[in-house]
Amino acid sequence: MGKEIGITVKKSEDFSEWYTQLVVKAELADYAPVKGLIVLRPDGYSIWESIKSSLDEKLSHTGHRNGFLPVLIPESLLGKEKDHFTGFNPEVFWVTRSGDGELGDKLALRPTSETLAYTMYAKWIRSWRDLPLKINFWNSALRAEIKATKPFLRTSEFLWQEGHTAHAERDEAEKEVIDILEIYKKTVENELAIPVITGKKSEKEKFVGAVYTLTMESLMPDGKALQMGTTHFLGQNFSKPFEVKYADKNNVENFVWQTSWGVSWRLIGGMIMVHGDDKGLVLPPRVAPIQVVIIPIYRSNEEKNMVLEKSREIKQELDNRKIRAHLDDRDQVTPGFKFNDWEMKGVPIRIELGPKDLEHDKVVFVRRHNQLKQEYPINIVVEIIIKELEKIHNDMFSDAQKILDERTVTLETYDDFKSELDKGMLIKAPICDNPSCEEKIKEETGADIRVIPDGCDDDDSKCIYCGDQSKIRPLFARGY
RNA sequence: GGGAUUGUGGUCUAGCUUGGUAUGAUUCUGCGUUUGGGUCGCAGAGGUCGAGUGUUCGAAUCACUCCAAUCCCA
Repeated sequence: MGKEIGITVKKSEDFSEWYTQLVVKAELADYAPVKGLIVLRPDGYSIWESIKSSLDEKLSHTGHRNGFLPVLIPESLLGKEKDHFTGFNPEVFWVTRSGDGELGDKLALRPTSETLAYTMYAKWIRSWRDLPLKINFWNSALRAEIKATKPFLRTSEFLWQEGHTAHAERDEAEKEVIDILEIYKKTVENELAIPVITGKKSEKEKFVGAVYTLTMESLMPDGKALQMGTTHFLGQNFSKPFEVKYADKNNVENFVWQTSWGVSWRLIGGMIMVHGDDKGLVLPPRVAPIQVVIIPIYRSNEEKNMVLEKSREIKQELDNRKIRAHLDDRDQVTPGFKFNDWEMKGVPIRIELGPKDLEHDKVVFVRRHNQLKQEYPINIVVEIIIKELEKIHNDMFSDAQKILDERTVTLETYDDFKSELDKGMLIKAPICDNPSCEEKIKEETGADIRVIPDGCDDDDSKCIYCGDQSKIRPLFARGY
């Protein structure tokens, strides 16, 4: 009976199917009529808006401003930086017609906006006084994903922000990619309660066209790593072909030093996977569209009036304290239905209020993340809620941190590497500086270097693959 | 990139082998009943059977092409 309304598979048994069901049944997103595209529904969009406003606030403190770029990029521009073009070309959507006519220069639906942004930057930057130029763009990007699409993780169009900065000094640009990565880390930890590991990408995995890429990675419950955000030090790789130049104080022309960086709605996918359970979503309180749901319980009309009146009072008080509260006064479904419904949607706190509670001036208080059920006096419930929302966030984060720590192993042999990998572990293992070792490992196991954390130099060990003297001890995993 | 599976009212589904005008549940609307972990009754609404082409007197059913989705492996 009614089982098919909820999630029909267990997270531990069929992770992939579980994930897809959560996204659709909790009404975060739904499939669009075109392959690889999804529609973001209000609850999903609300979470994205929370992430956006948190990031916007931090970026405004660091002097970044928002702008907007068009979605079409002429082929001639996209091709100006060769590696960049070669890297992206296989997944670019092209516009070749307008109405009945063929277009002369075909147009790309932006897979990323470096080429377009820097064409504009070349016009806007003349003097050292114009630097640094730090603009962030909230938009969508399109990359043709033919196979293995998955909502939020791999779709042909995705929401993201891309920051593009230009600096007079190399050092300043290199500091920028570190600072932004720290802002990303704070956002993911403080809003989504997901612990991340930061560091560098390997040569093989860096952004095409960058000098190097910094990344933050998180481990998902199925043992795959999810790249949660990246910042790229572009050096002068783009400023030269795009002629982004400025006159310094001595009136000498120089190419600018550039960075670009982005996070996408993948963060939402990560949040679903890390925190969700067999009953549905579990939303971190700070991004939950509804933080508290009030379920009134009654039999007679008289009880209904009393319970609803008190419920509205509590709701009003929560509104006044800027807590996102919802009173579920639907009459056509029972409380039991509502419990299941809101649990599937991941609302962090549920308050039950019925005649028995009114009699004793109490409410029943249930936390979504650990199912803990308690009673509290009505007159202090708002204070409790405010405290608990904080605590729930911290609990969710430390639970996730604990799991990440437990599932990180350090080891020395390739056999161990393979067996631990199959257990879904994140592996710290030594490797030499021959790029073919990483290639081979990827070919044979599906895992690659996810992140090279600061201070992981290690020239005392043997490369896990070839046995030569190691150089570093980075983190390996299979990736999304 | 390779493989497997699937598509029938909003949702889940029977029917397909053996071609004859689509079954049940749920949802939705109305009325009543009920409400502390997925209430119940009565009445009503809702389907170009993913799309196209072919075979046929006749196609959800057979054949081919396309579209979309899911899972597994690289």
